[in-house]
Amino acid sequence: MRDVARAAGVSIGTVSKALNNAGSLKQETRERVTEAARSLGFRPNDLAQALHRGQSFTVGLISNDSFGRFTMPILEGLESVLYEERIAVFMCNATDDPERERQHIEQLMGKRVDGLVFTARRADKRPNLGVDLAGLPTVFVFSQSDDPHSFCLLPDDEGGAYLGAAHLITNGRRRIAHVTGPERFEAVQLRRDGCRKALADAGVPIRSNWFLSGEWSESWGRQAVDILFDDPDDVPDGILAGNDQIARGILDALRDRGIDVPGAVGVVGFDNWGVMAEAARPTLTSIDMNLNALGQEAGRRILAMIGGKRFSGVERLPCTLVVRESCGAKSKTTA
Amino acid sequence: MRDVARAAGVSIGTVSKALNNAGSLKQETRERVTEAARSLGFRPNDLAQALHRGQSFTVGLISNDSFGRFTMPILEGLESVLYEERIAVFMCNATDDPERERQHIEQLMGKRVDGLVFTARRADKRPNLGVDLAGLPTVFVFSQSDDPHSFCLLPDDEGGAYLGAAHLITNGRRRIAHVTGPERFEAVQLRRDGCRKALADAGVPIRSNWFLSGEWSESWGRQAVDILFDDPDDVPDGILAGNDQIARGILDALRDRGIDVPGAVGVVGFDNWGVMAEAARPTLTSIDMNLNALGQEAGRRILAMIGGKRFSGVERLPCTLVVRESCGAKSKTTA
DNA sequence: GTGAAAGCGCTAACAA
DNA sequence: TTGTTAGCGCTTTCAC
Repeated sequence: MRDVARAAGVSIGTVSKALNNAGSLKQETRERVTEAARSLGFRPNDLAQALHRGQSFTVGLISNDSFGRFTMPILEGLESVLYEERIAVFMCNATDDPERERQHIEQLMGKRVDGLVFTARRADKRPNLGVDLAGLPTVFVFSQSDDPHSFCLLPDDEGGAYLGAAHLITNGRRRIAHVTGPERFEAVQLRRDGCRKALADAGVPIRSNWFLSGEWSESWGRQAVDILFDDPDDVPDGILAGNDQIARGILDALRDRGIDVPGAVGVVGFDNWGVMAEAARPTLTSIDMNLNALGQEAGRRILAMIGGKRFSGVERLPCTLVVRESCGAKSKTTA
Repeated sequence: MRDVARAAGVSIGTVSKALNNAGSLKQETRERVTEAARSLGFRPNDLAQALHRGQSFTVGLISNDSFGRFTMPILEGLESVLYEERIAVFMCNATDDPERERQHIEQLMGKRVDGLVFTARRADKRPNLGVDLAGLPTVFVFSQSDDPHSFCLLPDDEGGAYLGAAHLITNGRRRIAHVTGPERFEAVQLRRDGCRKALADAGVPIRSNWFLSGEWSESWGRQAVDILFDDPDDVPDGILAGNDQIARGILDALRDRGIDVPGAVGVVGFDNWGVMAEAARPTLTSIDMNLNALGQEAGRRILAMIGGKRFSGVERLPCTLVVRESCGAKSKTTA
């Protein structure tokens, strides 16, 4: 900066004003300074600026998902929104270790981040680590905190499952099963509730023995088919899966049994995981949690919080139905 | 810091020394300061420190993979290594847009990152954007630069494919096919070379019409089986797939045809993509590119470069064979 | 063994 | 309209 001032023949304060489009300066001076800066390849030092202004233009993202499949779209959405405001994102992997998480938070606070975003493998409660965040803007995405004062952004699992079940019903299915993941996940419970509700609202009978809970795997999906289709006289004609892997397993097992999809049975997945859904035979209709949008919203909220706003409680963003072939409906996307 | 100095009844310089275990201080003073800092919840400001020292303890990672499946393990490895040295990682998504990439670099340089890591969807050449990195430590992981002076870290695709083909041969296969992705990928060519070499080294005949190039998809894998098994009197007994999706497609198609795997045909995949390989029937033996290790190595190199070392050229890290059921061998992992 | 002070690069308030 | 200057919070050299 000193060099630029010298080259442009002005004071150092003037350079600052010129480069920040601040204060009042003669147009000619402004240009002269800008030109000098450019030709010297001058790049202002954000650290110094941050030190002075007390704002670092950085945000930390702490994940315990080891940066998995769910974290990525969230990060992507978050980054894209923050980038527009010239804020950069620190990525930290806490690998489910509370101590490591604490250290990461310490490190980020040392770096004077303007905000903190927490995310996780699954949207389950996360114990409050005794770190004093000192009023630092914080949002939990796809993740929840113990602390009722904190702000959590989640997909509307219940609504998503409702959409999926309703889609099955719309396409003429009346004997609907639900094959999902481990009971301990809140998402499992919410999705089941959504499914039940859709059936109830449509006057479709609910068969409790067709609501199966297992693992988030293809192999569980296959097993579930063995259970559901054990008695050939009493089989479902529509299945809502708890995720796309389960759905894929279901599809494969039905295929093995020579059961036509979507002819005899309609299947809907959850997650809308591209590679999985597109490669399935038939291609899989699925519920999209819109994680990218969730990440974007997290970004907007953090920005608002940095601007002084406060949020708390849990907010849920809508899921979307992505129609492919496994239900026999015309292909489209609906909310 | 001023507050700590006051509380401990010492000068501000003494606080700095005490907290950094630097200089020579009476043990008692050191403790008194440390205690005061703790009780005041004092956290040193890294920005000020960085400003003074000219080192920010940050590194930028620029991806054009939209943070996809390959970026994640790399990021994970990188972050874990850098974290040990108290260096935090900025994540930037360039989404294949050179202009955006340039802006990200500008932003990161403004933040005075100590190093830059580039990564990409696939290990293909990346044009040099005309940004002057001013000698900033830079490494390309799973990605290459035009500039011969730059340093690139890649998986040994050729060696990996060699491993896979050799494994087929070891397990008694002599009629080996290779089904891979689009010709334009360097990885496709390297893997094919590796496959060829393994066959040649073992004196196994190479059937050019069994070397098939298509897409990186399950559906292409299925199609390829239709081609390879068209003439029932002349079919392969071992297939090396270019990636796990293709392998999965192959497995499904063979299953549909009632061809036993690994009995009649052995299949080896590439990528060792957990969800894909584990869910396959039979589970898929695959080549692992060890991307996490690649990320770790990138971290170590960046650290060395920050320490003054220079590297250039292309280095390739070995792939690993992960044995599951699709080849009929006992389960194990070998380099 | 400890304190004082200069300075990292920048901004903002105040003078000129 | 422009220059001067006092810090932002820290490290480090040099006195004491």
